[in-house]
Amino acid sequence: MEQDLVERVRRFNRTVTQRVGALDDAYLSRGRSLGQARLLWEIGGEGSEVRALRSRLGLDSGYVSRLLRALQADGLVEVGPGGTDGRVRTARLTAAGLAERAELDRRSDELAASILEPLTARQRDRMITAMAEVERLLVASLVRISVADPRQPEARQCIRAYVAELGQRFADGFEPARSIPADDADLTPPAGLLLVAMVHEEPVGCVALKFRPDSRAEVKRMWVAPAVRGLGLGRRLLAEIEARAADRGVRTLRLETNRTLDEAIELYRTAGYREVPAFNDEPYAHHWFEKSLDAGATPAP
Amino acid sequence: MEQDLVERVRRFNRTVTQRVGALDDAYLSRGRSLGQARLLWEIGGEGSEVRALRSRLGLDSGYVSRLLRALQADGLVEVGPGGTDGRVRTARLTAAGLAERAELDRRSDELAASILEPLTARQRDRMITAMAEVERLLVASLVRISVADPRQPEARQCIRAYVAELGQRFADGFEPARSIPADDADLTPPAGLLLVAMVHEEPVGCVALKFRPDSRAEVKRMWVAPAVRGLGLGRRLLAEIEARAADRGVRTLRLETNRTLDEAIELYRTAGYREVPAFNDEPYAHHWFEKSLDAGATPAP
DNA sequence: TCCATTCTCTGACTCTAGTCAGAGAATGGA
DNA sequence: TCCATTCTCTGACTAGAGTCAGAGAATGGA
Repeated sequence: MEQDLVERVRRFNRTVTQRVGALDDAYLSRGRSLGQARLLWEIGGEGSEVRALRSRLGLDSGYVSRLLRALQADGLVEVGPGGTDGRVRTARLTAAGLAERAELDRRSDELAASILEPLTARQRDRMITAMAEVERLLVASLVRISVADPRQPEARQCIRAYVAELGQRFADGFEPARSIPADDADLTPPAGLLLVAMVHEEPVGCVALKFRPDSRAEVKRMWVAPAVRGLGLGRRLLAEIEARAADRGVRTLRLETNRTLDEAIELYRTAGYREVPAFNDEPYAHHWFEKSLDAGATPAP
Repeated sequence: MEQDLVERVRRFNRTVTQRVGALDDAYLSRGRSLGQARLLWEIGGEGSEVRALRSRLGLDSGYVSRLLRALQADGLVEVGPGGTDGRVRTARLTAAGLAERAELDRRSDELAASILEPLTARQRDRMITAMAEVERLLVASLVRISVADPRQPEARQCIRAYVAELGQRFADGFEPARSIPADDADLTPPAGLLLVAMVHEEPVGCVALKFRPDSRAEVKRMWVAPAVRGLGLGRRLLAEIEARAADRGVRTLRLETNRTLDEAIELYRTAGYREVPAFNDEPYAHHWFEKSLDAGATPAP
């Protein structure tokens, strides 16, 4: 990586943390500790289970308990029995707690506004545009792709979103039962492989491989969350799964797709897949593609 | 301010602090506390006076002393007598300290690179461009303009930079002694007024006013640091000084300028100044401008 | 019904990041 | 020469942010 790019990023980090650090301190400036403020925020308007708070904030159970006790003493929070499970307790904001939270929100807004306030209208527009760009690309750089068990909740979430989207986009809906199946076992090694892309703790994309005899495999379940489209994630997933396939000795990749999925079709074409005659009778497919991994294979990123 | 803009800024802040916060933790990940690491960094390759460290980091003297003791115990720092003043002590990095500092630097580089690494070349370019834009505009929004005493060091620094720049740009140099004088007294109330623009602790621009009889005043010493040009700071300084002039009952502003100062001339024209015949015999001036503050005056920002 | 597990809470710690007061040496202007 | 000031350092203290171990209640599968 060129040093001047790195230098640029470090300068950006310095300036931004200085400016945005001041924003974070806003949470403090209320005689309340940062821990308490974060918890107050995280409980939210609806209340929240204590264990959920613990896992969302990544805090020790003893610590959370103590923070809740402090907020309770200030009359901002009530901790009571939750739902059906008698062990789980639920924290809820009192009226005073809600007011306090709204105040934190207001201050946060105010300080965000104070960044824009000294700028002219044109500068504001440019700032917002540039911020959105940085944020999108940061998200792109935060994506981590890894092998997942199709039974994991994140994997389930992806597959569900994938099916839902096909249902919306296909002219006459999508009924998984009518399609050639790719069930959990098919996507679990050694029969197949599922990759899930995560950003923060959210699954944002997936792709699967189903190994066939004869050094062949089929690409299935290519999906990218709407929020992160246009960031090249589809291409990264495809490159990653191709690399994994090559590692497993696969020499030919095949896939079929529906005519409504323009971005996917474009992706396959530009990634070196060529259209071939139908090699199966998938009822939802209109195009069949194939790519040889022997020569000119996309190297792993 | 529209709520969606504010929302945008807050989202940006969240994403960036999450990502960049991880960068800051890199300083920690060495079994050294953040305070120690910051100090190690601040001492620098050349060594530094303890009192300078204290003021640059804004820390309590006792605290700095203790941090230095800890670094000394680890063999990273030596604290010894400084220069002529026997009270002042100077901290210097040992070989081990320099190595440690280089390691922090390397890690910081590495983590900055890790942001760019997952991106394609085109995405990197866009990221760098957007980061530079956000940073520039953040700097613009950090600028604070206030009245300064011309004897203050920040004011001196501005005036010196102003004179130096004229010396470079004017065809045959600039000798303040030959110019119509505007000394400290002229720029101090009630005779005049000096505004200095600061960002962080750095002076980045100035403008002055010299009151005349007859509800008139002259604008002098308009200067903007090269690093922050193109951010509209000149216009802000001008608007601010006009507002101050109006408050003091000034009805007509006048100024003269040199033909090499294109941006300034353009600024004056677009800010409503119209060229008038020479009203003084300033040897370095080629253009004389005037603006009435009675009607259509630029409102204070 | 039993027993391992889960969830919450308390008590006893630790580490970091400070603040505050004051002592002692050096300095500099009256 | 004196005395207020400056600079550094030490001791004593505080608050925040957490960690760790274990107790007690509730749960759920064998």
